[in-house]
Amino acid sequence: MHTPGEFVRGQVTTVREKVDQLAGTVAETVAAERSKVSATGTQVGDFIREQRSAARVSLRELARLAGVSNPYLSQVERGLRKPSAEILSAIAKGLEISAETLYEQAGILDRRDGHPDTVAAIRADPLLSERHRAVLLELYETYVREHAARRPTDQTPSTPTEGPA
Amino acid sequence: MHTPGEFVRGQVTTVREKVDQLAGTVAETVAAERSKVSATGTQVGDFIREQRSAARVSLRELARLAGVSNPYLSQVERGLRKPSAEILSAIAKGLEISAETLYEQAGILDRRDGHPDTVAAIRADPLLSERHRAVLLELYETYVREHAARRPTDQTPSTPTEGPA
DNA sequence: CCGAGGCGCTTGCAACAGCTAGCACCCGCG
DNA sequence: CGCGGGTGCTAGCTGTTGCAAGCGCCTCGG
Repeated sequence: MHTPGEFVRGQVTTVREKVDQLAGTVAETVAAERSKVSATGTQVGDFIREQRSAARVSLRELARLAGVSNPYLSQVERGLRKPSAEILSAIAKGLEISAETLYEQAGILDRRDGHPDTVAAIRADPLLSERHRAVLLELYETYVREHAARRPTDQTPSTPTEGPA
Repeated sequence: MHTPGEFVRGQVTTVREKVDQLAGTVAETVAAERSKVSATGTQVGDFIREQRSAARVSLRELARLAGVSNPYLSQVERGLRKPSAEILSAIAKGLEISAETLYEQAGILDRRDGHPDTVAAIRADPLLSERHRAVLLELYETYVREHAARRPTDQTPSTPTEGPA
């Protein structure tokens, strides 16, 4: 719906904006929750494009893989369109990533860990032996610590906790 | 931090003290909640309605809690409309169930599609430097290949995806 | 007896998701 | 130079989402 948080992020600049009139107090709080949620997912398109170029796949190719049209995928990547969950799922399949990852990026799934889900992904990966899993986790932790030490001002990117209203 | 159950209960009980204790089917409905029927073909609407009546919340009340209109929720529950992920998420919040559960019911989240998002997670992880990212990906690929070689019964997964060459 | 107010549902409408067709730009090849 | 083919983006359309009004039903309370 017309969440106020969307234009707060300002990236989209759609031609029209609309002021919501909320009746009930309960509805207000809920709407606030929702706006926060959708604000988190401002950059799904960026994430998709990132993943796509990282995988060296052309826009048209991914569109075909995901079963969507190329123009639409283009618009999705640039944030002009807000893809439905189905489309998101299809895109995730095309990118060979889990739908959950995309949903988290889209802000419609709360992150279950403070950690980026790399750890969860490694833990859940059935293609790894226990030993290898352990090695990867260990290595990952080391890298993260190193990175954090290098940039102590870095904050966790999830839950920006912005309060527009 | 997340809205606890007392919120909904409070709302419900304050508005509706006169909610008569119906004949003891309550325990059964609660049990139904726990069972969480795993039929994938189940309509989301049915599931939502199930959960709603189990929580003894009226359609309008849930609509208010979820921040959607009551007619729309009605149509969703009867399967006439296919709610978007945002709405689904909002409804899940209103029902105090996890969004994942609803997504599964909606068929837009495959039951734990395991491995593929490890690569994406590593690629997307903001806590890694590019070099470390490359190392992890390389190592992961190696491990996966090794694992696959050890178990030839496994049908070839989509390992050759990224090919950082 | 009848208005107030709860319930769920049906009806029309605004907005948007997503597609098909076509554009502009860049390459390699004859 | 011209042409086929690659990239991504713009324009116009259709179907659906999601909402505001309004209906019929039932229960209170005056």
